[in-house]
Amino acid sequence: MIQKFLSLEPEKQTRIINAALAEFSERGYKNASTNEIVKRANISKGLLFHYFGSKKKLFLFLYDYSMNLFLNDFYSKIDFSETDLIKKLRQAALLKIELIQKHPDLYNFILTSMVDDSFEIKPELEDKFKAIAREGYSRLFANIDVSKLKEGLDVRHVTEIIMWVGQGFGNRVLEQMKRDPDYKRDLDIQKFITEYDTYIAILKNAFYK
Amino acid sequence: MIQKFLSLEPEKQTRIINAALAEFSERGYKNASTNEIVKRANISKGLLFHYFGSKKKLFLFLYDYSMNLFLNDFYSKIDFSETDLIKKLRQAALLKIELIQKHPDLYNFILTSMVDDSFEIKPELEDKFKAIAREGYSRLFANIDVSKLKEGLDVRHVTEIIMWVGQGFGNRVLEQMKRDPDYKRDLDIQKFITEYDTYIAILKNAFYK
Amino acid sequence: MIQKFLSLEPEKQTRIINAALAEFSERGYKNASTNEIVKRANISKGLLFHYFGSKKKLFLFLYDYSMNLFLNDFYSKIDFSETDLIKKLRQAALLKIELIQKHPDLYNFILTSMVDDSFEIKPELEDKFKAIAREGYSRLFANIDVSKLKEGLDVRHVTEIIMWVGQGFGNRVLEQMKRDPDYKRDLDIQKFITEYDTYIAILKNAFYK
Amino acid sequence: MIQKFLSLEPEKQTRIINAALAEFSERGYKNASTNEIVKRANISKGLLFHYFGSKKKLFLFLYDYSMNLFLNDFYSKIDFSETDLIKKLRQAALLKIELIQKHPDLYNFILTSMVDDSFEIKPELEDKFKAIAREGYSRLFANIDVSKLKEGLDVRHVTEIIMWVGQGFGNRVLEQMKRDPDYKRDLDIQKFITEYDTYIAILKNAFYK
DNA sequence: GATGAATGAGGGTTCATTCAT
DNA sequence: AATGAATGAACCCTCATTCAT
Repeated sequence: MIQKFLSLEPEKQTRIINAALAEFSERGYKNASTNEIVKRANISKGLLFHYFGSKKKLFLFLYDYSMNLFLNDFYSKIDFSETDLIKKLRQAALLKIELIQKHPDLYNFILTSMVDDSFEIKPELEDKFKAIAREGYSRLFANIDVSKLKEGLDVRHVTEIIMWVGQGFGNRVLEQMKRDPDYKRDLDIQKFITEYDTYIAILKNAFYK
Repeated sequence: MIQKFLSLEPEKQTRIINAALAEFSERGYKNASTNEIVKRANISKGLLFHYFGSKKKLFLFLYDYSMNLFLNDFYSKIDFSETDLIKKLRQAALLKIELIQKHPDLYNFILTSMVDDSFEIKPELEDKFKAIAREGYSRLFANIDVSKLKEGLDVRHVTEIIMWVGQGFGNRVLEQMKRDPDYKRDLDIQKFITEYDTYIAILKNAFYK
Repeated sequence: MIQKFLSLEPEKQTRIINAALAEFSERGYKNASTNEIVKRANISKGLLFHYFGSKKKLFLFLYDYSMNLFLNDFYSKIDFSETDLIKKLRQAALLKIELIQKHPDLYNFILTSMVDDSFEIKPELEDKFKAIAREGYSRLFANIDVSKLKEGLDVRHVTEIIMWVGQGFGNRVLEQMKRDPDYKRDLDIQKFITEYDTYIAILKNAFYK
Repeated sequence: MIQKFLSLEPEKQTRIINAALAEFSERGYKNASTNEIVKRANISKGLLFHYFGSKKKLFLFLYDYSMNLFLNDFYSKIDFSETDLIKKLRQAALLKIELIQKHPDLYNFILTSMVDDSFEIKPELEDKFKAIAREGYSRLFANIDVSKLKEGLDVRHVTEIIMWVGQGFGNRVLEQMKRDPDYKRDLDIQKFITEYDTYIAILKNAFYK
């Protein structure tokens, strides 16, 4: 069924995908309206179901699509040769931000889908992305130069800590954006990076020889 | 209107609150069905609206109720006299876990409500809890013994990092629980604390003199 | 059941009657809320049904009550000895207006009840008031001095015409009041009578010798 | 939205219109049930709202529809060239009766809607029909031959009186019909006209030279 | 392939009425 | 007598999904 969709003229595919992505991320799974999607995509009601079968399957397709696109973009741009752990994590964090800015609807959709409990992602899909992530991680951290870390530090623990700090900092920024629309508009990416680097510096000091 | 509810026999109150809490946290605001709530609570449809007026007001009441209960419990048990930053944060983290285990539905509900975009919590309520949290924080960190930190470390940054690590660790555990119900059942709180303490030890080493 | 109501302290009776009268005339039968009535009357929900059994029976009681009161007032004040047809009809029309001004809620209620099709007045009640009206009419027109009419005029026809003109004029005024609240406030009863008398003069000229 | 409805097969349109017209006029706006309407029209619940959006819009559409149909029919059949006031009013009255007999549900609906306080017709619609009526009236009475009236009679007053008599007579007949279904079935239109003409004769005698 | 009219289960909400106290 | 908590049928409306064209 989705084969049919994929052999559509690309412009129409894009129109439909963007319409659905936007609607789902703006209103959540349950609240999103297939009526609204077809209106945004300028196609008929029947066609949507002709291609995707159900709202749920459409959502699942979008999840697959978004994750693939996001992860591919990510792993094609990351510099696997970097051996410094902190530099690599910093690079990953900044790349993530770059991708969010490049595909905001797509990212919002992924966020929404992780959060919407009205809905369970198909295990197969989850497994697929778990596998991609696992494989990506191992490649990412394969060639880390452990000798830079202070004695006795486990690299896994250190990695987790740095990532959690990155996430915590990111969430704080996102919350500020949510609360204060002005903040979002004026968000100076450079200022953001500078602040992030403060934390990085602290961690470097703490964990590096 | 809610006064009527509050002067009900406690058992019935509990039944209704639990039913609603469970339904909302399982299915999200929009998806939650008042039909299902009354069925779970074993009361008539009309009664729910007799007490709460609308689904929205019910949700708002639950939010208020849950937050109050959770925060009160938290702040009544925390040891404000502790001056060691890491000990205090560890204590807070463990207390939080204890509370989650004690009121799991309540915690799930709060999580859901923070995430559910189909619904905007009344700003007044949010402000109220923001105020409680802010005041709690300042009391919590009022008497920290800064002299234990290595020179040049900003206490705010250090606090944030430790909290983010706690959150990151907590999320990892919650995800495991979500993915694997067995894990949840067998969750050995002591094992959990031990693992958490590994991270705490690393951070202590990193930040303390 | 209504016996119980009638042996209530008069003040409470009045409170209930007025509350119900007002609610029904303001919002129509279906739209009227028993909740609102008990609130206005400051009695409990159960009591209303204790006395009247159902919303419908309450309405029926009010119909009976209002009609009785209105007709009694009317027939007690009309001058049956007047023999001039036009004077008698003019007197009746003005008396009606006086009563409307005296018991506006009551009159509104009667109007509402004649118009509300969501509801059928019990035939017994209708018959009762038909009988009263018929008997009143025959007394009213018993001693008319027919000799004043031009030759060949049937008194019944003339009476009907004059009454219809009165009604038509009245309706026109009511419509203006409905459309323009200012008109209602500024309504000068004397001006109203003067205009009415214009029509009366025309009819007198037309029908009297 | 209503465009969709208007491009439906006429038979279905009629079925829906008649069902709604009947339900509204039988039970009033508030009491009328959309459930009942769809049952009568033999369509699904959703379809009604697909076409009309809401009960209120459906009602408004019917009001517009009925008024247009009624007024168009009326003004297309009336003989504007008639210069005799009484003949013209008689013609109008009989035409009105003819139309009521032709579209009874439609007429009942209009009556109901004028009377139903649970609902305020959109001012725009009211204005529209006021304008039509006003323009119709002025055309209707433009070429009246005033010279036939007795000296000193104001044509406006005379017109009003004749119309009010027509209305009064009409109401009396309608009431008889309501009270006694047999009367309605046996209603001999010719007998009716004859009786009406009695009043017309009296008025002619009274007002014409 | 493409359309959009048509469906009907389910949603939140109201309210006259009942009944234990 | 008096209360008001409790009921549940009926209300209007939404929306994913189907299907004849």
